[in-house]
Amino acid sequence: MCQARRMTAGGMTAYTPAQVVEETGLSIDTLRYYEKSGLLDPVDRDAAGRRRFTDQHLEQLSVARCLRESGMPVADVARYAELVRAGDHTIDERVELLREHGRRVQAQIASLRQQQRYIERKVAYYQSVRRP
Amino acid sequence: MCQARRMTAGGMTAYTPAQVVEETGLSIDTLRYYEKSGLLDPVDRDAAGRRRFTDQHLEQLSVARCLRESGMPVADVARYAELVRAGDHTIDERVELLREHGRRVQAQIASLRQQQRYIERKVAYYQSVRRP
DNA sequence: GTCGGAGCTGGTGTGGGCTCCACGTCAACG
DNA sequence: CGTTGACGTGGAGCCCACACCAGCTCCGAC
Repeated sequence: MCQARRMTAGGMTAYTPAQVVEETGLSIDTLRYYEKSGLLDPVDRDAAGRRRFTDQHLEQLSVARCLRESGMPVADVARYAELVRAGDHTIDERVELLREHGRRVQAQIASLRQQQRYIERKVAYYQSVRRP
Repeated sequence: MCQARRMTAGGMTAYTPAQVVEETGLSIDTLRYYEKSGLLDPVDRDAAGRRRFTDQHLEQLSVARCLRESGMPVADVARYAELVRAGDHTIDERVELLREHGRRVQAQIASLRQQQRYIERKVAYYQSVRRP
């Protein structure tokens, strides 16, 4: 998880929903939801109307998954995706967005650490009063 | 936050809802919700039916807050409180519960760290391609 | 007394992020 | 061909942890 995707060097760059589910671990419903929410570039369909995802999409999903798992709201991930689509002149804004999120993640880590110490102290206390 | 409460040494050990709100930072609705959900020992009422919280309750709320903030579901916190009420013979079970939660917290921290590194890499990348 | 404000109960609403459902279509298999 | 199974769409439902509300009671200050 949270790995930069190795791009497929060769040819076949279209994936069925099932393949994407397999690859990303996201459910198909989530995939559709993400598409509708603008986390993905438009996904085009084959003759029968079925989605054909590209390597691009997999990359976007990998970013999205990382941001989501670290607690960024879907709307913000969508905003980020939108910035990417908008072109290079949004790079500063993207950096700002990521940095701010990074700060929140940092704070969350710090908070969790404190909570963990508290838990450890509690456990230690119980150990000390445990009947022999 | 996440601090073991200093017990009031002296006498007055009854708190109004407002005082508890003040002390814990929880909303009164949350307080009621926690009471109903069994995170607290029964709270008794004064003649007029108003809650009188004790130091006990404040202590429980401090634990509850820590567990909640580190992501433990309300139901599990209630389970823990129930074990405490059940007496000393549940200490092993409490330790087990806390340890397991501790492991989850640990995992969450690790995951967040990875995500943060990912974000940092992304930022660094953007820095490197920024137009001069 | 009367008024403001804190509390009470019981019930309903909210928001985010999925998740499930009904129903329809199409391609492929045997 | 018929059936199966993957997908499609639109919309409803769900879960959690509160937040909010109506309508009432009580206490203390003025």
